[in-house]
Amino acid sequence: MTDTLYTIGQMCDEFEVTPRTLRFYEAKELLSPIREGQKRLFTKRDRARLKLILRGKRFGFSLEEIRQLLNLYHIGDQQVTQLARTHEVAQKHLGAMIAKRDELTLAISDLQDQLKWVEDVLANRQSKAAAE
Amino acid sequence: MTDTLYTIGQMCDEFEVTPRTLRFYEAKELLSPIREGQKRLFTKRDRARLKLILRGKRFGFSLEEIRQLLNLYHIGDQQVTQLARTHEVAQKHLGAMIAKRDELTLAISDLQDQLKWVEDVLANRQSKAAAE
DNA sequence: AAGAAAGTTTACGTAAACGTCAAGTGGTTA
DNA sequence: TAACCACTTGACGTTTACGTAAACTTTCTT
Repeated sequence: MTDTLYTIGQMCDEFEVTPRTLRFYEAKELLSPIREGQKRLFTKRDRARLKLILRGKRFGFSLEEIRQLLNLYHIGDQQVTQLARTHEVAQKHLGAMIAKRDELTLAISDLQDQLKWVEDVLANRQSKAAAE
Repeated sequence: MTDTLYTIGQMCDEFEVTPRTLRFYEAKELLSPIREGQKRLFTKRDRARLKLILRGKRFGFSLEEIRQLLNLYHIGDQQVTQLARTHEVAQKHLGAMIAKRDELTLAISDLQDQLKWVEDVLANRQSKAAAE
């Protein structure tokens, strides 16, 4: 086990977030850095979780939704009696993400069509201008 | 041209939003329903835009980002001199969306792996229980 | 004509996700 | 030891995206 620990400043530099953000996530129980006296020290686990948090945010999930998802990635913590519930939540999220990707694919096609349109108009303007 | 018009109530039923939401979007200049006296009447154009707004929201875009994107879909309004700029903005957004989809695909794989793990644990518990 | 239904503006309230001071602690470098 | 970091805990401020309540007009229904 590499037990490298990170200060709040190092974390901020790496992940491009502010200290306020990390403390906020801790208050919301998304992260749980250990303490050395007053200071927070972030572990490998915190870093993995933060990656997932930021990823989740980019997809429009709320912090509360993310908090539930996070448990999936640290099953060691869970009681076996809650695994079934965890599994259910996971599948729901998976479905949502797949749906989201499909819709995103569609949106991309739409936008590409629009782009073609714009390019055609621009091309026509060019050839017209050349003809004069 | 089908010039079907819709009241605010009809729009709300169809798109599952509240009147407040539609008025808010109008205030933010995302929609521009015409008026019959006091009342708003929503056109085909508004409906198309609303679809795009709601889609954008699902992907975590802010209303302000969406407002910029929306112009891409109503090029008729634009001046030709601004088309090039529009084209540039469009490509930027397209790139972002494609990146987002790729990352989402990756996130889906990750989650699927985790699910397998959970399923394995659950299966083991079953076989163990059966053995006793 | 009376009331219910649907729509309107105005205005204040709210939850989420932080930003921004203020005031203090703990090491360390000049 | 003085000053300077990096870090800490409050506590209040801010933006986004609406919710909600009040007071009113217009339209439909009975």
